[in-house]
Order: sequence, then C-alpha cells, then structure tokens
Amino acid sequence: MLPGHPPFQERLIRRFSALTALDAVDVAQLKDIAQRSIRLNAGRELPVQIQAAHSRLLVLDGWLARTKCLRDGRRQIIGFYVPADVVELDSRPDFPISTNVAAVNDAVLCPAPTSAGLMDAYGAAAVLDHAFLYRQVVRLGRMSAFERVKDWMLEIRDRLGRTGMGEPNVFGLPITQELLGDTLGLTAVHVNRTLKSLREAGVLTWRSGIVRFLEQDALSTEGPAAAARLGERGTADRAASRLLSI
Amino acid sequence: MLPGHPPFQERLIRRFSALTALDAVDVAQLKDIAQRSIRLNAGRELPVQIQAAHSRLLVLDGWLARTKCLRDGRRQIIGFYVPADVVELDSRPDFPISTNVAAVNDAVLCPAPTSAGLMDAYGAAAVLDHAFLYRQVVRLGRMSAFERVKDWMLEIRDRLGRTGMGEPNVFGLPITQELLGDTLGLTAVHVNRTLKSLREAGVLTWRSGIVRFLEQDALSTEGPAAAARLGERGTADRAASRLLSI
DNA sequence: CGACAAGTTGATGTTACTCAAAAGTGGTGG
DNA sequence: CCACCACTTTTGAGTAACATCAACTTGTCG
Repeated sequence: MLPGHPPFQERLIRRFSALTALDAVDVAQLKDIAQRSIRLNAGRELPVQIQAAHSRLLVLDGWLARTKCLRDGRRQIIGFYVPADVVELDSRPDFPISTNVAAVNDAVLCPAPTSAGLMDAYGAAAVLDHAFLYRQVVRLGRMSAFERVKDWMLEIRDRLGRTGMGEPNVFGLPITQELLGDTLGLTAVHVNRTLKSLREAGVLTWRSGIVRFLEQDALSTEGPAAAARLGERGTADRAASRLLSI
Repeated sequence: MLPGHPPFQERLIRRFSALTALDAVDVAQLKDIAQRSIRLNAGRELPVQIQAAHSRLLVLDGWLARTKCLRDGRRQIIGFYVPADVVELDSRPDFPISTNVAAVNDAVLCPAPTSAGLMDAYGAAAVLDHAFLYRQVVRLGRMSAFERVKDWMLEIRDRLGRTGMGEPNVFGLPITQELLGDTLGLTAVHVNRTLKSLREAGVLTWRSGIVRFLEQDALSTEGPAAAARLGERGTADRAASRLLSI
C-alpha cells in the first residue's frame, strides 16, 4: 500500500457509504474481510475455480483489468477495477463474448460480504459501472486520441478520489502506456505521443507513475446540455442540431 | 409489422422462454400487455416522465437507440434495442455520463410485467446486454471498419433471429448508413465504402433494408481459444503470446 | 413530377499505425 | 557498487486507414 492511501477497510467504507446508508452490521462485515483475502500476482488471470465459487469479489488492493484478446493477438482492455471496486462474475460460457479478468499488478481481493446494506451498495456500484461502460463506448467511438486520454484520466482520477486515493489533481497510476493503449484503442507509441501533446498543452503530466492535472478547469470533456431528435438535421449546421445532454 | 414476423407476444414468449422457464402466469402477463402500450414516433426521445414512471420497458415493435451526443455535435450510438429487448431505465442525473433513448423508427413499448418468471428473464437479459456492451467496446477499440460492420451485422442477425425475425442469413435492417456509422465510430461515407468492400468480398449485401449473408462460414470474427497472462510477452512473437479465449 | 433524404463516388487531408532504433528505468547477481 | 538484463519510454520516418469536402445518383413519398 502506498503512503497516503487509507487502509482498504476505510476505502471500502468510504466508497459504499457514498452509495447507500450502511448500518453497523455492514461496517462490521467490511472490517472483517481481510482474513478471507485472495491474492493474485501481477499478470495472473482470475482462476476459473474462483470465478465459479464466487459471484462477486471486492478489490482490496491493486488494479485488475477485464480483457478480451482476439485470436490474432489484438487485445482490448474493457475496463479496470481499482481498489474498492466490485467485480461481478456472472458471465456464462455460452456468451456472445467471453472476457477475462487479470491482475495488472499484485492484487488482493475477497468474496463480497452479503449484508443487506452492502447488497444495496453493490447494486448502486453496478449501475455506476454500467455508466462507465457507456462512457468507454463514447470515448472509443467518437473521441480523438487526445480526448480519449484526457477523459480517461479524469475518470480514473474521480474513481480513485472517491476512496481517498490521491489528492484532487494528483494520483498514482500503476499501469504501462501499452495497457493504456489497449484500453483506449491506440498503440503504445501513439499513447506516448498523445501524452507528450497533453503535457505540451498544459493538461497533465504523468511521470514515474504519478499523474498531475495542471488545469484548474479540468472538469470534463463534455459540456452544456442541448436537445435534438434522432435523425433530425439542420439545413445549415448539421452538427449543432444533434446536441444532447452531457 | 413486416410479413414473416411473428406477432410481438410470440416474440416475447420465444425470447424469454430461451432465457428462463416461464409458467402460465408469466405467459398470461406477456399476452396481456398490448393495451398498456407506449407509442414513440421515429426520431423522438423517450419522454422524461416515462423514464421516471417506469424502471423497465419492453420493446414490442420498432428499433430504439441509446445515444450520447457531445456538445460539438458528434454522436455515439451506444447500442440498439430491437423488438423483445428490455430497456432498463435506472440511470440517475448525477451520473458519470448521461445518455438518451430515442426511437429509430416508429416504436411501441410497454411497461415490463413483473411476474417472478419474467423478473428472472429480465435479469438474464440484462446480463446478456452487458456482454453485448463488452462486444461493442472490443469492436470500437480493436477492429477495423470492415470487421466492425461484419461483426455488428452478425450480432444483429443473431439478436433478431432469436425472436424469429428473419431467416438464418437474411434479416430486415431498418436504419440508415449514418446511424450505423454513429454506432461503429465511423462516418457515413466510410460505412458506405466498407459495405461496398463487404459486398465485393462476398460477405454480405444490404439493399433496400434487407441484409443477406453470403458466406456459409459467417459464424464469428473471433476464433479458437488460447491462453496468456496480462503483460506476458514472447521473445519471438509478441502477438501470439497474448491470445485469450473467444 | 418534384422535393428531399439517403446512398454513392472521387479527390484530398489528417489521424493514427508500423517499423525501427535509441535512451531511460528498475531489478538482480557478481 | 557495478554490469547486465528485460522492460518501458521516447523519437523519427514512412504508410495505411479513415475523415472531409464536394459532387452526383438513386430511392421514396407526397
């Protein structure tokens, strides 16, 4: 655990308290999870027997990634799991797509306790994760490399921040540029060049595992709301007629 | 309703029966939904009051799209809802991203009945939809335009096929090339060129709203399973060392 | 038929990829 | 402590894929 990071129990309590009201039983369960921990070394996939034995795991420490590799070696990282995230393991073998969960660095997980308040929190966390998946689709489908990296960094900053990891505009990012490329649909080389241009544009720096946002207006790549109908099209400015809310 | 398509009650029963065992009550509820139907004209967004009043809707007829528009007018279609799909409406205003649901063509929906068996089916459908979202991420992040269009067509063929819409390799596709471009992160012009190359490659044709797959091996753009660890890398062939299951 | 949306094609521009190599980083053992 | 190794980051040069801009054609519906 890095200095400046709260212990994992505190991170879990902080995060789930923000999602739902926890009672004494919920908190007691969270404080009691360390002994059932599952360790996963960097690069290792979550073993099948673990996935079969549990439907839901909590991330206590380390980062994990949900990945999909095509048979020619191309890899897509669908998303990362950071400390205090909930890993849902309900996938079936007969799926339209099968993915894997692997540890990005040495990670510690545990079976998710099942008290009522915590179950509520898992539900809320699942809905949030779903929204992040939407955001990932928008990043990949309609953003430039520059925007993708910036938007992803903002997302991770916020996700780490809500468990007390990192200051408002500084956080530790324990992944390689290649992994970021596989997340954002870019090559590692292009990620590197994009980081350079983000640095030169005064947006952020990322050195020796620490990301610093330099702008004060580093809030969002999105903007104010507007409204339009699907398929509607202005005769003059087509783009302007399609706006929707952020 | 196009000729050759089963009525919507039959489509719903067919689809949900494949997801879970339905009893007489479930079937009766499905047969009784027509009178509560919600009509949505092509291009119209799902009204806020409908989203507030219901947590889940069933698509009886027509296609809908979940969209996200950036403030400069770029639009991403996150996914489509086709007849017999379940639209979950649990998003909150304070989300990391806000999306809209709009009708692609004249559509009919209804509030989802809540018998026990159907609730099971909705859960299974939600898990499936989640997997399709993963697939969308992989398409956008790591596939060429050619592969994206082909893979998406296969997905839609399968999704329509399981409710009896369309023959094994022929189905109606009631959208424009521009909408497909907004789905696959491409311009309408490039979608058009890609369709031409798919035609010339003997993969599929799409004329006057009908898609026909021409290959008999049109099963999947993915392939056999392999195994690797995140971050592992062969000294000789890096790509080959990263394979994972389909 | 006329009007408008959708599809098609060509020419050109830009973004990101590929291949290649050098320089930096961290760990490990002599 | 240093040498070595593997990995990662960085930069350059050339290329491929996709976007953009601008016509023109086809289809659809009144």
